[in-house]
Amino acid sequence: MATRTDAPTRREQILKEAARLFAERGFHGVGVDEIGAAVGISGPGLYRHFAGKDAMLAELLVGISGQLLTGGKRRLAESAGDPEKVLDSLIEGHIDFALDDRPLITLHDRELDRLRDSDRKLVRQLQRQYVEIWVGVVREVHPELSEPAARSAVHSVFGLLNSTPHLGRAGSLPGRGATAALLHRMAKGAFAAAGA
Amino acid sequence: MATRTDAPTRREQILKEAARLFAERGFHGVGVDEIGAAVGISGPGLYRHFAGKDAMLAELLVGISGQLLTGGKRRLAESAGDPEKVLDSLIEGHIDFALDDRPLITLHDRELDRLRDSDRKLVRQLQRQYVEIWVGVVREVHPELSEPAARSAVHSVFGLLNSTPHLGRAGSLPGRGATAALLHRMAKGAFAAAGA
DNA sequence: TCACTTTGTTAATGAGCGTTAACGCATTCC
DNA sequence: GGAATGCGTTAACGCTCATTAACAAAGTGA
Repeated sequence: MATRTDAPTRREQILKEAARLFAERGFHGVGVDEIGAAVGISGPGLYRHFAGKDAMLAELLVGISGQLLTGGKRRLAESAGDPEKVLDSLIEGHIDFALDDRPLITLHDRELDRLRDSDRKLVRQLQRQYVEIWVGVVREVHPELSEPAARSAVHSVFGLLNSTPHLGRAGSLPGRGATAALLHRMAKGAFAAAGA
Repeated sequence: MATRTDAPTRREQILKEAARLFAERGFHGVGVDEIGAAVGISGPGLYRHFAGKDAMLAELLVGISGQLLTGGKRRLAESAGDPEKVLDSLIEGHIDFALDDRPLITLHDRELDRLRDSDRKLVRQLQRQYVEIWVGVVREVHPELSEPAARSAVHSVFGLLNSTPHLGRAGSLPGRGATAALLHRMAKGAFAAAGA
């Protein structure tokens, strides 16, 4: 795991702030001037780094989907042959993502329709592949589940894990570790109960 | 249960179409002309029925929260004394809502920030009461859960149940009954697993 | 019949906002 | 030193869109 120590590039600053603002108030609810102000420059100054507002959203969503998929593939390979372990690893990875990048997880299922056709197709394809990894693993752990049932179950567990933005900003949470553990148990319990 | 047989009023038509459009493309992504067109009148014609676009969203969100809370209270009273039964009833009611009114369930946690302060406070208060009903019942069924843990668990199960908009529009679903049953099992499994 | 309300219409207004133009100023690189 | 490039700025353009104005027509009721 390569940890970054160098300062974030301007592009990265912009993406981070844009993600936060988009998640808070929606893509259409945020102006370019606001995004610029969040990184200390003017609105039009953003156009030195991105082709437009759409391009920021596109890069964010493609990036998220790609990261999730890449992580999923890696975890699948790492624990190949032990489905239980793979499933635990997938759940853990998704929880880390949901807890550490709440704005992104929010965007991920909220602003997809604002993308150009080609970008949206790409994101959908990445999402689909990610889902299919989960479906395959879930069916190995719970063979009694039909494929459609498993797919529904996976989407529902995503809903469960992606609920982190609703979990009270800071104070009310019983600590990151405890929350992660709770979500993990619930996800496993939900899958187990899915097979009747 | 009073079933309506009379034709929907114009106001109701507008609210229904507005809900669908807002859910599809976001509050800011929909113009008043579109909403008008969806019910066969012009955009400005809407102003005979609502004070503005904001008022439509407000009425939708307050209505949803109110319905959920009312239903929750009723179910709590109906099966008072039998927490297991109350929890089943709450889950069933929420699933019915999530399956029958997908656009509303989408709006419910997506567009809350677009409301005027007073409306947002009202909606938040209704939501909070609804959550508290669930938290109380869940802690009766699973006394080993601390209150914060139970509250997190409830929010997460809402995320699970509210995942219905992601569950493939029509063809891929294994039928409404089967989907409802699956969601119900998963919700119960998640709660059970929440208490370690 | 005649006023009044209800429910529409189209045209105009005015604000917001994404984007582009035109320009300035360091830094870098022959 | 001087051209090129990177990264900002402010001003202006043009479009979208919520809202309002002004007007019309159909029902309703005394």
